[in-house]
Amino acid sequence: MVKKQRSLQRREESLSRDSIIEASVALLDSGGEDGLTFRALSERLSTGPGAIYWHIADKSDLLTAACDSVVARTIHEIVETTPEETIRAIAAGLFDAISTHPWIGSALTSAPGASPIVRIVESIGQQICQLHVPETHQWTAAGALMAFILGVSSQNAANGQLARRQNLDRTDFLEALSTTWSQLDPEEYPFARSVAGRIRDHDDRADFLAGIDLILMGIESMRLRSQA
Amino acid sequence: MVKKQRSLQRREESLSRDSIIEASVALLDSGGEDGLTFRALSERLSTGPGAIYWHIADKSDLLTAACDSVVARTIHEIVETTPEETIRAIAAGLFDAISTHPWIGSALTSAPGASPIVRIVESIGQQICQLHVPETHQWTAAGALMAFILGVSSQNAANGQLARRQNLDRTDFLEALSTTWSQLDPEEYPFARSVAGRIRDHDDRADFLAGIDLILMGIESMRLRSQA
DNA sequence: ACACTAATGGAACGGGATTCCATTCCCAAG
DNA sequence: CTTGGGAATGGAATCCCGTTCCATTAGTGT
Repeated sequence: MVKKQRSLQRREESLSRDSIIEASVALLDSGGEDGLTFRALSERLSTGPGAIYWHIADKSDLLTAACDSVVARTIHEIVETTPEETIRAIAAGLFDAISTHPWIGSALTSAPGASPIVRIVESIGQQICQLHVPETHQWTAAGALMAFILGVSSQNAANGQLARRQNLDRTDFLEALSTTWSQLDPEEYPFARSVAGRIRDHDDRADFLAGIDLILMGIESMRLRSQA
Repeated sequence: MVKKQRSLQRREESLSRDSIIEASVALLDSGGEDGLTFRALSERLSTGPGAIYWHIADKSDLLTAACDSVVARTIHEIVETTPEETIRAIAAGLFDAISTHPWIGSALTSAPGASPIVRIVESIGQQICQLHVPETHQWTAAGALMAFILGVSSQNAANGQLARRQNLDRTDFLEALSTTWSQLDPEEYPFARSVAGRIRDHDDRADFLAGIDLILMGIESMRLRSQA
């Protein structure tokens, strides 16, 4: 089943792992997670499902690979400046990538420790090092940042998909959510009611970056504390 | 399709939404996300799939309901002390609940704005209020905490499931991950290599709670800053 | 030219969610 | 006590998915 190394292409327009992944990303982007099926894929590549299995282990392999190709591209585009700024750029880049390709969110959570995750840990970790976080706390800091970035971005992407399923745009969706929350039982849900209004016209991306700053502040005070 | 209100039970051992949800939770707990199928469910309830659809809209409805029942129970068990301590308790409670019922993680991300999420936002938000966070920042703080809690817990649960699929216990799994990371290219992945050792015997739960403290510290400095 | 293997592609299988519908059950009106 | 009708049931049937199987093809070293 493992593909042997081969220096020469066999047919001109042959199937290849890369071309399959490229087509998968296109299908995922246009049709969401359900858009990627081996039937749709084989039709798009004008071949049969069997041929695809020669190059790919199974669907989860395919999903991880598609994910990795997008994550790699995203991280590669980051330009490095100060550590804090670079972390913000990584965060924003991933947030935007997951907004554009909502399927990445769920793909990442079902591929722990795999290639895309390592890329992300690495790019964040390098900045953490430059922030002079003591070695014993580096993993905590990097892990917290990564979890937060993936958690919020995925949640945000899921929101967008839910809205799309109901044929609403973002504004209408938030409007509906805000209305629902404001009609909750005041006894049981005072907080949800009180923030309902703010939900309506908040900016997810800005909130997300505010959260990143919150964590960066926390890392800073942790660093100061451990130096003392 | 909507079930009309009925004050009287029709048959003694009849199907009910609650009994279906209870059975679903049992199936999910014993067999993971794939354990819940309408076939298995109808067999366990000794009925047909059609009967279930009378009480439940579709599978996502079922999953959200199962999720809600566990989340509600978890949050109900929290005993309120100081705001910080209560937030830690909520966080730990959800972390543990998601560890025990790994399927909750993915169920939550695919049900944004729905009942279980509202419960969580509410319980966290009430504590945020008591921390005297200015109203304009309450949503940022509560949202960041929730995203972090769900993000890390889900990731952790996903790790556990991956390990289980490979028939490894947690230690062996971390061992394998650590080894893989330590063999990465030193040029490209210096950070992942350097933390590989620490991964081996780290405590996910402790790291998680450390991350919560990180965010709480951040919230504190935000509060101080906005007061000045 | 031959044989051998990498690669292909389409048919078939098992199992999932969901729908459909004939049937059963219970209450309430006559 | 009968009976009409809606609530509820359960099993068969549908449609689509991932995956496997296998006969066939296309290049390549001999």
